[in-house]
This record gives sequence, C-alpha cells and structure tokens, in this order.
Amino acid sequence: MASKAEGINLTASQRQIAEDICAESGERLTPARLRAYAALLSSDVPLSAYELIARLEEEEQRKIAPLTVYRHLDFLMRVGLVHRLESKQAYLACDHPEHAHESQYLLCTSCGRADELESEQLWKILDKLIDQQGFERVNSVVEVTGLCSKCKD
Amino acid sequence: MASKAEGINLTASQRQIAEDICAESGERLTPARLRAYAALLSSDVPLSAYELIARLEEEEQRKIAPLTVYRHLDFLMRVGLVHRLESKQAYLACDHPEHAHESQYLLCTSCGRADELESEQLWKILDKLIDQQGFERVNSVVEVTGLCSKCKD
DNA sequence: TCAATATAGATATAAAGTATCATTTCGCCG
DNA sequence: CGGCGAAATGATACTTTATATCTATATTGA
Repeated sequence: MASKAEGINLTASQRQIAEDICAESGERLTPARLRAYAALLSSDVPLSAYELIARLEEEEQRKIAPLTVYRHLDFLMRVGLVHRLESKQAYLACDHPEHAHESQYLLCTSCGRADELESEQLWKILDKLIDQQGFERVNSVVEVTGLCSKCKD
Repeated sequence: MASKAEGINLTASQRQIAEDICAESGERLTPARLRAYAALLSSDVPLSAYELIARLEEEEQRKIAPLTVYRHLDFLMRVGLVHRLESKQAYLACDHPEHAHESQYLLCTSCGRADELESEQLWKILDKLIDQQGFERVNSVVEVTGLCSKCKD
C-alpha cells in the first residue's frame, strides 16, 4: 500500500505548493484529489471531465464514476489549483496557483493549448467598469479564442 | 397561412434590424428562426436551449426536436442577433445587434439578469494584450458573475 | 418547371453534469 | 487507543446539453 507510486507524478515544488494551498484553506489534499490534479498537470491541453476520467481509469486500472471526478474537480477549483474553461467545458491546472486569481486565457484552436494571460491592467479596467455599474463581482471569466503565435503562420 | 401571428412578436424596429442584419450577410430569416429569436427577445433572462424548446413547443403546440432549435441558435449567433453565455450554457438576444461585437456580460446570480457591458476601453486593452502575445483573436468572451446593483443591498 | 442548395424534421445517441443513498476514511476527543 | 462525527468516496440511476445521420421540404435561380 506504500508508495508504489506508478503513473503521473508532480515535481517536489508542485507538490509543495499544492499542499500549502490546501493547508491554508484547511482542506484535505487526498490521494485521489492529488491524482486528478497530477493528471491535469501532466496534460499539455485542457481536458474534458470525461477525458480526465478516461486517463485516471487507465492509470488506476478501474472504473471511476463521473461524480467522483466532478467532486475532485470542484475541490481543485475551490482551492485554486484548477480552472475551468467555460467556453470549452474543459479543465486545466492553473499555471500560477500560488496566488489566487480569476481566469484569463488565450485558447488556440489549432494546437489546443491554453495560455494564461495574467494582466493586472485588465483586472483594473474590468474592476472599474464593474464598479461603475454598481455591480458586485464574485467571479469573472475572460477567454479569447483564436490562433497562438506558433500556429498562426 | 397569412399572419395569424399568435404568440410572441417583435416590434417593427426589432424586426427591421433583424431583417437588415440577415440581408447583409446573405442569410435567410425564416419564420422558424424568427420565432426562436422572438422567444429569446421576450424573455427577461437568458434561456437554456431546452427552456427555449419548451417555450416554442408551448407556443406552437407541437414537439420540436433539440437539433432544430440548436440550428436556429447557431444561425442567430452567426449573424449576431444572439449571444451564448458560456458560463451558464444559456442563450439571449443581443441588446445591440445593429453593430457586430463580441460578448461582454455582467451576470447577476440573484435575479438572473444579464447586462451587456459594451466597453470600448476594455476591447482596446484586451486587443493590446492579445497583440503583445502574438495571438490572433477570433472570438472573445468576458463574463462577470456576481450581484447587480438592485440585488446587492 | 426543374435542378441545386439551404432549411427543417425524425430518430437515435453521445457528452456533460447531478441526485440519492450507502460506505469508508480521517481527525479529534475522551 | 477506541470510538464518534464529519469529510470524502463509491455505486447506481438519472437529467441536461448537444450532435450525428438520414430524409423530406422549401427556396432560389437558370
């Protein structure tokens, strides 16, 4: 039962960050949650929930119910380790989990990659606009679809 | 077969705008498409595809296949009369269809309303950021969820 | 009016996400 | 260290959202 540790693994620092984040919010980073996170981290493109299920099933050689993985995803999003791409119904490990932030992505339709666009300026403008409308923000999503620099030639 | 015209109707100017837009893009605004658009226009909150189906079925007193309505929605989005809210999987008539533009919304979780946030400034910043990354934009989505001014007290 | 094309309909099925209830694991307190 | 309660997991069934395929009907334009 000890660390046979097949399959996907995180680097020491990735793991440390994940543990710190969960500790901060008083949440438990269980083995199953960690495996789901590791699978997302190891993918170079966002995965749908069912693609994630398929990968975990292959790795663990057993059936996994959708609900199980959705719960893991909810947890990972709650603590800020994972983002959901609303316009693709897909999930991916956050590139900068060490500080909490909302989702801003450039999504390439050719290679499928998603790059985080962490712009303070964009947040400021958005905040100002929201304020002007008397709106109280809970969450925000910015997703730009198109061609990345590598694919557009 | 002439204009018995039960159910939901557009104002003359709404109808004129819709016809102009379709004419410009050389697309046909058929009765079924118009009915789907009218149903979205008449709703004060965004509708899921299946909610829209239910409304149309009630109005037309017959079964309508999901595919039919999805095709109408695809058409209406293509010409710019309707937007899809990615984070809610819901559809709504665009407030400013007369000029093409991408989706920027404030979504109130309390009253369910969606208000368009047409900010030139936001587009400019976003364009600049996208350009800096060498990215070529095809479409963009900005959706802010929270409480509107009326609901937040 | 006839062919070509676009739109609509019928039927089936896939993909994404949730509800409910039973079971296990883990931390905590005595 | 034993057991209680809360948190997490698992099993099963189901709902919601969206698409594929094939057929039929309408519309346009020669």
